[in-house]
Amino acid sequence: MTDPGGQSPRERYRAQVRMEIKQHAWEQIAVEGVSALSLNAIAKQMGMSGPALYRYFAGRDELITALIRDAYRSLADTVRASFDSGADLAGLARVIREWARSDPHRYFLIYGTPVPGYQAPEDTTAISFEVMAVLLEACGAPSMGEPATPLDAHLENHRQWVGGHPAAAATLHRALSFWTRLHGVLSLELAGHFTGMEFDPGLLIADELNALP
Amino acid sequence: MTDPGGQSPRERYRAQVRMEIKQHAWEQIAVEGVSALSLNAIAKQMGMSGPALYRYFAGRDELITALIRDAYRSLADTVRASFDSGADLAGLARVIREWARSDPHRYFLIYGTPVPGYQAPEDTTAISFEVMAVLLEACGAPSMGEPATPLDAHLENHRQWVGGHPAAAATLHRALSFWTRLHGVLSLELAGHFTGMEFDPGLLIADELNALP
DNA sequence: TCACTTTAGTTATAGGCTATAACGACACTT
DNA sequence: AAGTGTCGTTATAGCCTATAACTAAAGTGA
Repeated sequence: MTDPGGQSPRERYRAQVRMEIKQHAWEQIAVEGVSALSLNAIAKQMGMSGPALYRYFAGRDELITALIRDAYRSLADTVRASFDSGADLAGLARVIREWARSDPHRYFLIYGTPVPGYQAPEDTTAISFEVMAVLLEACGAPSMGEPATPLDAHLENHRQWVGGHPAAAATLHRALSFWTRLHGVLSLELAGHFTGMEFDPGLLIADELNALP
Repeated sequence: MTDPGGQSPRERYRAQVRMEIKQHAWEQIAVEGVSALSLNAIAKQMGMSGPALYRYFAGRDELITALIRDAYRSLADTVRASFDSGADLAGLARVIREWARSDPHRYFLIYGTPVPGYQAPEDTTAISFEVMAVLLEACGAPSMGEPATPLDAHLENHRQWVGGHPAAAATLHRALSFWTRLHGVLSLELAGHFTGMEFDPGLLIADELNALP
């Protein structure tokens, strides 16, 4: 161990190449989607031949997993930064929507069709909880009271929810509604299910969030 | 033209084999998802060798397109039948959710991550309008009045919306909210994004639809 | 009935992909 | 300077989609 910080020149180079591979992967995904992601094509773009990439990623699945992790990380950081800058729920929705529209395939990598065999690793679920934690903070109960619906009563029993995050049932409910309503409109918008019916999804989102419980 | 009805024994056989191919395709999709769908594997299962399938489908894409069409058809029929049997919005939501949960990959084939190059053919969009038409009927304005939000005002200008379906802005708004809220919860549920946080998505859907505009 | 045409299947082949194995060449260590 | 580990290579196996060329059978019409 010449390097106590875990940053030997070798490791530095390794990390650099991994980054570069992911870079090309993202470009490929942005154009053709994740299903068309090809290790071979990436290798060719980088001027090296096929199997070399297996020194850096155990296989296609591991590369995709890394991309998913980065996507989660990017979303969590974006949401956190926006909230810390004083954004309210409407502001968060706007930021998330822009994040998604700037690279729809990245959004679908997280919230799109799940891969059958795929099991999300521990840390990515942890990152997704980061997002939820921000939502819970942003949903800090403005309308507190006793459980109004069966769901509220149900949620009272699940307060340990987000990694022990203590939140009132009403706050949980509010955060859930925010998340699912935004995703409902956004995913359909990104998938092109609104094309033909000419209306502005942004207005629908605004209404949906205005009517939050 | 020996057969005026377009049902020569040859065509009958053709249709039969096409059905059988799609049958195997569905089984394969239900297990491994659409990304793992393999013409070769289907051919092997049917006891014939690879390229034979190209007599029946021009390629993988055309097969998938046919599957998407059938999925839309199934959803539209299910929704229509349920509504005609007297179901209200809550009932429709229940039926749609059951339809989706009975075969999640079929749901994602319609509402999941879009294939980059894929352009939905005319008739599938027509079928999706069938679904929307039922929703509009089911949303028949219980709370009528003048436009309350910018979206309502916006929708007033787009009444020609669903193939000339004349609907009040409030009805459109209601149908949109129903659709996007249901999809928001349902797609996240099917994708497994609620696992870990133990709560019943059905209760959330109920609340979301109770609070419809 | 017999030739003609259409169709359904076959095998062969090209070219793509993931992934592993075996091997050469360099760099880093001691 | 010798040893060791790492990065890259080529070769190969085994999938896949898709096309081409061919065979056999079924339908078609005089």
